[in-house]
Amino acid sequence: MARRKDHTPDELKAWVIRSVLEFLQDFPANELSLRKVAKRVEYSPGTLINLFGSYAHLLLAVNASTLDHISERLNNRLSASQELEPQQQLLLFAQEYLAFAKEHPFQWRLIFEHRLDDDVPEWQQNRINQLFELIELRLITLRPTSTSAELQQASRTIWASVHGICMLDVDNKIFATDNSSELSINGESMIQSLLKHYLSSWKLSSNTHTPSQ
Amino acid sequence: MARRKDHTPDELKAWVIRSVLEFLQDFPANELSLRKVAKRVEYSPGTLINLFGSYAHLLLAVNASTLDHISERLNNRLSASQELEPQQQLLLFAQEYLAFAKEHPFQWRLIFEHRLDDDVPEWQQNRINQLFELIELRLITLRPTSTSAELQQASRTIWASVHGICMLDVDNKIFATDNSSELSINGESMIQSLLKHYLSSWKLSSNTHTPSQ
DNA sequence: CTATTGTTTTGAACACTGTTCATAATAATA
DNA sequence: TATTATTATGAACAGTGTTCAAAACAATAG
Repeated sequence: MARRKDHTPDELKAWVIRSVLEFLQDFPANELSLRKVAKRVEYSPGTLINLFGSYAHLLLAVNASTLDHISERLNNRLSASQELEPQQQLLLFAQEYLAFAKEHPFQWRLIFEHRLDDDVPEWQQNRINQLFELIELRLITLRPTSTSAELQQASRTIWASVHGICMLDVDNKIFATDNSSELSINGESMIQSLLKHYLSSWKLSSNTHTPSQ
Repeated sequence: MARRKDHTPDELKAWVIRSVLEFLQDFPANELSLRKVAKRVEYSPGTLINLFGSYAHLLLAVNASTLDHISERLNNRLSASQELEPQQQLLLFAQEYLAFAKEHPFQWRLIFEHRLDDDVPEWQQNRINQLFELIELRLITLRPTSTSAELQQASRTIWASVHGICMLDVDNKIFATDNSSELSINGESMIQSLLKHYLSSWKLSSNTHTPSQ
């Protein structure tokens, strides 16, 4: 059977990804399957494998789309607040990331739960590196004397920490959040705490020695 | 068939868990299956389901065992260095956690990748709460005036951040670690950076207002 | 010591999974 | 219109977790 006239290959790819993202809005990824995706878009499982190579690569394409959405939101948030001070921008940056994670928890989780056997493709690596650059750009105005290695060190540390906080907040089941009483410690306040204390010390510290080794 | 005389139910449970942990020493959890476990311990799949309830609960029992191992290592590390200052102890604490994650990456990952549909059992929650208490105990000597809410806030923030750093270090594929050149930013240095800057600011900050809300 | 009761283990069966591939159906070209 | 490419399909395959009637053993009663 040749191409059904309703979709070109690229249209079908986009339509598949959109369908999966819609599913992940309500259900976790482990409840999805290649055959369910095929049913949703009314194509056969084999067709989707021809398109993406495998189910794993289909999910990878979904993750790429998610990363694009995240990147778009972060850029919009930042460009809409360029008059603010750098530490305020970094706070908005992290808060926007957390907001996306909480609005689309299953999409967000899939990015980190789904690993391929082979290495991550470079086009995906580039998407992630772009996010780091946005952080380093604010860090360098926060402390202009810092070296490139120090900027990388700080941006990675901050981002890994923010990411960990988001994980804790998205599934408040792993760690104990509401164990006893009082005010629940939400991700928002943890991000505030992290950036406030880390940055206030980092921007003042002199670079007497290289961070690692 | 009644009980084969080689193992009692509890012995079999322990033997199964040990076998899975051995597997996870070399291979990721997604390459394991109930049937493979059954083959390894030379029992039938149905027997293991009778024992644990389901394959998901079997993996949960494995995670409980892993958490015990982590807890044991952390307690040993801390009790062997009670003469040190609290921030030094927190550093050792985080470093030991990272060390375990890097020595047993597949065991460590399984704890957070494997989620049940229903809530986390309280006996697992208790294990995690114990780890938090160890942190809060050091934080309170670091800043005796801090309230219970502040301690919880700080311990959660620190631990979530440390956890995020470990994730980044265990699979250096997700984020870009060795993207360009120079000294690679390892988890050890990130943990040092995090604790140094966060704690140096936190222990000085006065509690003028409650952390959240 | 045999017969009965109770418990533990099993393997076949079920509904599912991702993947392969010969075949069939359509589109583009000669 | 006939031929060549391309594209979609569904059956088949090996794998998955789970169920459950039947079988095999242990413990007890007569």
